[in-house]
Order: sequence, then structure tokens, then C-alpha cells
Amino acid sequence: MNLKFFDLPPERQDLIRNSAMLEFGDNTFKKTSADSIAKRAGVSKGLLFHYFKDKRELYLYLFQHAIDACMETFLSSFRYFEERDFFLALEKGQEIKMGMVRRMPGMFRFVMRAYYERDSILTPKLRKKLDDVLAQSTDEFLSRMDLHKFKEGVDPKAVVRLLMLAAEGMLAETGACTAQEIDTLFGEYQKYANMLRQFLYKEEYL
Amino acid sequence: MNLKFFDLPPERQDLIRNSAMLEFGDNTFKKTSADSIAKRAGVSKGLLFHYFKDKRELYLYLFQHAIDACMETFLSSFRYFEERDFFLALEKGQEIKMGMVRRMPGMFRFVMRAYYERDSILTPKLRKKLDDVLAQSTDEFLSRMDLHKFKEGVDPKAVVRLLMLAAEGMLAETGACTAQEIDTLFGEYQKYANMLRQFLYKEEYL
DNA sequence: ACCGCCGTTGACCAAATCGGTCAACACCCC
DNA sequence: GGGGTGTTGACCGATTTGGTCAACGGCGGT
Repeated sequence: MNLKFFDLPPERQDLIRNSAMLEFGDNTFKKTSADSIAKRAGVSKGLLFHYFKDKRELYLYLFQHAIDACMETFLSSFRYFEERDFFLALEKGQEIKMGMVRRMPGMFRFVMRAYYERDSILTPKLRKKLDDVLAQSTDEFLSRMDLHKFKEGVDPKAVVRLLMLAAEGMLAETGACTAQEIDTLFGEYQKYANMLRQFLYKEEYL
Repeated sequence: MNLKFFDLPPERQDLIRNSAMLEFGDNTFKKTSADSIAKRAGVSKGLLFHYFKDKRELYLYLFQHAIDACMETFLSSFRYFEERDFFLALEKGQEIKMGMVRRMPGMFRFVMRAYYERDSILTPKLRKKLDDVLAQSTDEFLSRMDLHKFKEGVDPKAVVRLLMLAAEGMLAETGACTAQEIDTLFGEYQKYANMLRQFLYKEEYL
């Protein structure tokens, strides 16, 4: 790709990336047209192909960028806060995730689609990159938490996964969403998390 | 539409409907081609337009059929079993749902997409049909259950919704799936349901 | 005022794909 | 062999596709 893309003002980079991810999130790689991406970004098609040599390169760059952004955001946020309570940390993590959704509204949908799409054009290397991020983030998270606050018999990994799945389900129900919708969803998510906390934690930790 | 469609052997009807729903589930209405549907069904494009006057009619028929199938399946299954235990009934319900997924693998995805897609071509009447089914099914379900088995402070509606969301999340992670994959997902789902049962039910009901 | 530079445009291309049609086919029962 | 029925795939004009390219506009330097 043309490295001058990175000389553009960051908001303009975001605009192009977000528009592209939103479009790729709506349709298959094959059926997503460069025209629609350009139109969504309010930019000429010529510009797209000026910075990216073809649709494929744009797509692969977007995926790479999304994974890197996740990795960086999670790692840097983990480093700086020392919360060891499972649900408080999860709440913090969700806030961070919400921030990412706000900044890159089409990202999660795009990444999931790119990963699960049949005839995906992802390189094995990129697939593995995502695998690693997902596997690491949960384990890393669990290893830092005070798991003894849970009642006996609770499988904390299952709790994380259940809440993650619920979040994914909520994401699947909404397309591109406004900041307000995101807050509503976050509120609903918190309700479930609090319910689990109330009944899965030993009483002395409530 | 051409009513002779219903004279076809049921498996052939299913083949065409499932192929169409799988294709419409992958792409926007506008970007889904009749060619790809026909190819997936192993049938000529001419045949599609023989039974359905155009793409739009096929699409609307599919949605209507899917909703009706849901409604019928749920109602008839509710009528015949009298389980009043929340989690046992939910398990039974999930088994039924899995049966539908097996028989119509692309249905849930298609319905969700049709409902949430921007520039959706759904008529308001069809939208409302789905709204009613969703609203009714949860309420109907809850009204039949022994909710006093829950510990105090548990909101059963939230429990249903949480598990539904998780199921949706699992669905979003998989495209068209084999029977075996479905069973695996069902197993995972059961794990979460059992966890909730274990900690949300009063102890005397365990 | 003129230049050269550079991010940007949109008209343009051949090729592919689109929704939809239709004459012809294969098959079966009479 | 005749008629009926379910099915095909070549075919249509229109649109869309990924990608190119000559030209534009505005700005900093002189």
C-alpha cells in the first residue's frame, strides 16, 4: 500500500477505515464494491486505489489494523490499572470496548465476518493473529483476578464466555449504532453482569 | 407467486428455501443474486423465476414462511408438554430450536438480517409479525413457569434474555453449520444454563 | 503573478454480473 | 406419438464491477 496514507490527518484515516469496515461488514468481500466504500466515506474511488493497490489489499490492511488496535488497546489498558475484582475489571474492560466501538463502529462486525466468512481471503497468518489475541486476552484476564471471591463450583471461564457471548449477541442485533444506542446496550449488559455477581460471589464479598 | 411451488415434494421446497435463506443471510438483499441462489440449490435460475415472479417476492415469501414456521413450531410444542420448571422447559425449547436449525440452517440468520438490514424491503406488516412472535413467546413462556423456584431478587426475564443473547452470539459465530457443530453448541449452551440453574434456584429445588 | 507540487477528482474502460425471459428440452402417462 | 409438466440454460439489455488516468484546485514558495 501507499505509505502516504499514514500522512493523512488521523480523522481522515479513520473516516476511510470506518467506512470500509462498515461496508465490508454488510456484505461478502466479493460483493462489497469499492464504489460503495468511497461513497460512504464521501471520497472518490480514485483516492481509494491511490492509497491501496486493490480491494484485497485494503481488506487485509483493515483486518490487520483492527487486530493491532485491539491488542494495543487491551494491553495498554491492562497495564495501567490494577483492579483485581472480576466484575469490576470486566466492567472496566467493557467500557474500554465501548470506547473502541464508538471510535470504530464497524470493527467488531467486520472482524467477525472476515474471520468466519466462507471463501475468506484472510491469510493463515492473519487468522492466527486473531486466534492468539482472543485466547490470550481471556487467559490473561483470568490470571489477574481474585477468583476466590466466587462461590465454590463456579467456573469463572464459563462466566466470562457467557457474558462475551451475550455481548456478541447484542452486537449482532444492531447494525451501525449511535452513541446513545451503545450506552443503552452497555446498561443492559451491566444488568446481567450485576445479576451474575450477586449470585455467583460469596456473600461476604457483596 | 406460483402456487404450484407447494405441489413440489417437500424436500425440494426445503432445498430451495434453505438455499435462498443461506444466500440472503450472507449478503444484502440488493447484493444477493438469483444466480447464486439457484447455483446453491443446484437448480436453474429459470426455475426460481417460474415459481416466484421476482427476487422481491421470493424474499418476502421466505420471511413470511420463516415466521410462520417459528410460530407453529413453538405453539404446537408448547401445547403438548406441561413442563413448568424454568430450566427444563428452556432446555426442551432449545432442543426444539436446534431441530429447526437442523431443518432450516439459514433461517435465524436470514430473519435477523432481514429485520435489521438498512433499506430493508420488509413491509411494516411483516415486521410487526416478527415483533409479536418475539414478544409473545417470552411472555407466554414465563407465564407458564414455576418462577418461585428462583431465589429472591432474581429477574427471570433477565435470565431468559441473557441466555437468548448467548445463543444469538453463538449463532453469529457460526455460518452454516453441520449437525455435529450444532450439537457442540447445544452442549455449551447447556453448560451455561446449568450454571445459572445451580446458583439462581433456591437450594431446596436443586 | 506565476510556478510546481500533491491530494483529489470523476469520467472512462472492458469485463463481469445483474434480474428476468423464453424457446426448447426430458420425462412420463395415456 | 401426442400432450402435459417440470426444468433448463442460452440469451437479453441494463447496470455494476475493479481499476486507470488525465486533469483539476489550492497552497507554499519565489
